[in-house]
Amino acid sequence: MVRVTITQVAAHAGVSVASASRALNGQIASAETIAKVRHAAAVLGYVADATAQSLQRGRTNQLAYAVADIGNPVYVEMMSAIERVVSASGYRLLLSSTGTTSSSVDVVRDLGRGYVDGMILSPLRITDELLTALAQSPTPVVVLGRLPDGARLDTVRADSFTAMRLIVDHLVTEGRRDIAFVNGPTDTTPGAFRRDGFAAAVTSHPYLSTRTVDAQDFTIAAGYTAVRQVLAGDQRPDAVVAANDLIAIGAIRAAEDLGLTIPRDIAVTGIDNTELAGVVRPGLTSVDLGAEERGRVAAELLLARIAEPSRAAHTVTVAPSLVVRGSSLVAGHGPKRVAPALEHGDEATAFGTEEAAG
Amino acid sequence: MVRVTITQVAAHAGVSVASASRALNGQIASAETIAKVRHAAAVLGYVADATAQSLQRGRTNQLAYAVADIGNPVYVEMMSAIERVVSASGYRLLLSSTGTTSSSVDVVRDLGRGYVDGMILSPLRITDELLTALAQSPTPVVVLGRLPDGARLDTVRADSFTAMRLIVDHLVTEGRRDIAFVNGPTDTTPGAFRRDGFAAAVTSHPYLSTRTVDAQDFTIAAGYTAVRQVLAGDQRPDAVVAANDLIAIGAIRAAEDLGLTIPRDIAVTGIDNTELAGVVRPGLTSVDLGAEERGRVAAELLLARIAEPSRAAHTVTVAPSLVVRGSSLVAGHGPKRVAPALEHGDEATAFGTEEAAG
DNA sequence: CTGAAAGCGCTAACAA
DNA sequence: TTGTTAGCGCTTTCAG
Repeated sequence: MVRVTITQVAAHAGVSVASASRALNGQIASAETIAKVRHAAAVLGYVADATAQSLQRGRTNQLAYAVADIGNPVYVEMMSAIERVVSASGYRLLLSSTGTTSSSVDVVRDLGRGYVDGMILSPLRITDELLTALAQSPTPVVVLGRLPDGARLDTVRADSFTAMRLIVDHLVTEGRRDIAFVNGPTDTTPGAFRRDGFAAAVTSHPYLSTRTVDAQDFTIAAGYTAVRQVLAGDQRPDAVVAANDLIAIGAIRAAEDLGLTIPRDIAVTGIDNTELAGVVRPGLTSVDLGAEERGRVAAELLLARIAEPSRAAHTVTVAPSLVVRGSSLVAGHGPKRVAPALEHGDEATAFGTEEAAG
Repeated sequence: MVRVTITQVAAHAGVSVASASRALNGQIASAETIAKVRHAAAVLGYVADATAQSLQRGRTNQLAYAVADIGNPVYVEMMSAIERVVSASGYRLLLSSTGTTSSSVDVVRDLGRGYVDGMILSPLRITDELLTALAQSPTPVVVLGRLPDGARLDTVRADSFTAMRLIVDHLVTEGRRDIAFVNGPTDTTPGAFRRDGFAAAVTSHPYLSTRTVDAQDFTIAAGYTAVRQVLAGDQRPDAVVAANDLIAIGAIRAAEDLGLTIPRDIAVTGIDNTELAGVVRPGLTSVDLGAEERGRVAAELLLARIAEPSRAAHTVTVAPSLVVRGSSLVAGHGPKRVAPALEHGDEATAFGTEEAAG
């Protein structure tokens, strides 16, 4: 299995390399040349070298998805959606983990090496340093998450404010009056926005009693610990609003271990509507932030920017939807979904908002 | 942000491109040259172009992981492990989905394009066509799964026979005597080996009553459907052995919907010991096939082969371990793990077997 | 329509 | 130690 080059194909076909290249790429060439070259290529088992093509054409046909914590089901869901769009467009997908060795900033800086034509970045924290790196990046980057106003970048974001409002309103409707909000770290983008979203949602219900605890991170274990702490207090809340499904599952465990029954003694809600939400018992009421859709849209924005580098920066906000399951109900209604209508995995949903700027 | 090349760095530093290259790559060069070149590179913001380096050096520093169904937690777990090893060795990881557009065979054939230095392949079905493509591949491939004897390829595999034996023995110990085996499609590699493994495991217990159903695929929905069918029969089994955790969760749902209590009326077991197993109630007894370890070992084998292409083909078998949770117990013991000792996520486990051949 | 030649950006001989 | 030169394999002017 020795590497066969276009030079050998050309020689075998009795034409120049230029003709061979043209014939192979569907450029202008006589029928006879095409036939000879095709034949030679087939006989020799020729396949064009991707690296050489990349160098010559100035593009790699590769895109990257950079995320801190692959392993979190939400990011996997996004990645699947991205992969689908990307491979359908003839690109290969590269996975860059930003968690361990390198930070988001490093990853963005490394883009200068030109190993991909574009990147989708899901940063945990958005720092000034990162924004600078993004602004200077020679390769287009689409950011999943909320950027400061004025950042001229393609962005796809969830709507944490609406999400929190949906949850709080629902709990109020179900008669809950004392809500503990278990957030993740507030120095992360999701943590910060869920904190603010919760605060905003609560203002509509001044009679509510609320408190907030920050879990160490967005995991089951951290959720468990945080909720044990909350439930150890004097006054037990009648609802726990968790910042994501993993924390929520930790909350369910903690409540169970204290002999509480969900939802009778305490309601629990999550965010992300991952597969886990449908698997635990009682089913976990959760807000679907449209991970699949966000991934798909991000990939589409990236492809559009590559096709037209000078186009205006777009920001797409994906509308959340509440999926009600047993963990938050008083009596045993079945699961239902609250506005806007959106089935999990549904492909045909409209964008919440799209604004072009810059 | 215009692309700056080594030529410009050399000019700025007042040396030749060769000297610039040597200085940048830690080759032999005078201290003064190094200083000048480093300075020039810093001033101009130079970063070497990855594609040009690849073309020249003849390697891409990229490895690929090809899998049909990313989204299945097991493959995500493997991918994380692979990513860790790969990025620690300075390689980038590419994700090739073989499910939708292209088959495993296409993916392997495409390796001829030279866009990666090696690949880890997790094929759902191993066909002669695939074996041929693998044998002819110019780039090394490590296969996750069981290959026919005589295939001179690096392989990492789980031990389905031991896995099934652990489960069946456990259920027998717990007093179960009528076992329904709910497999996935038997024309897939896992399906075929789990079928054979179950058959073998059962022979040690001739007094057992058993039956087998094949679910449509390895999903919760398919498991649910298959188990509804099983439980509709005249004689209800006292245990369901599912071919993976997803099918097992479908089984739990089906049993619950028929008003059965797990494990009192019926025991349920899974395979893979995914995160889901610890999250459902009752906890799902499951065999850990060492996904994390298999991924890690596969990556290590690949790196070893790239370093030494002519070395003998290795086959590593990872030992399974049974993780007992509530879904299979008669009385309420806590969770426990049966031989060999292996904690979920444990990094420091020995290989079950390693044989070198070829 | 075809071939010769240049060159993508880089590294590695080879001489000097 | 350094610079000159030759490619890596391919695509693309530019003459013919």
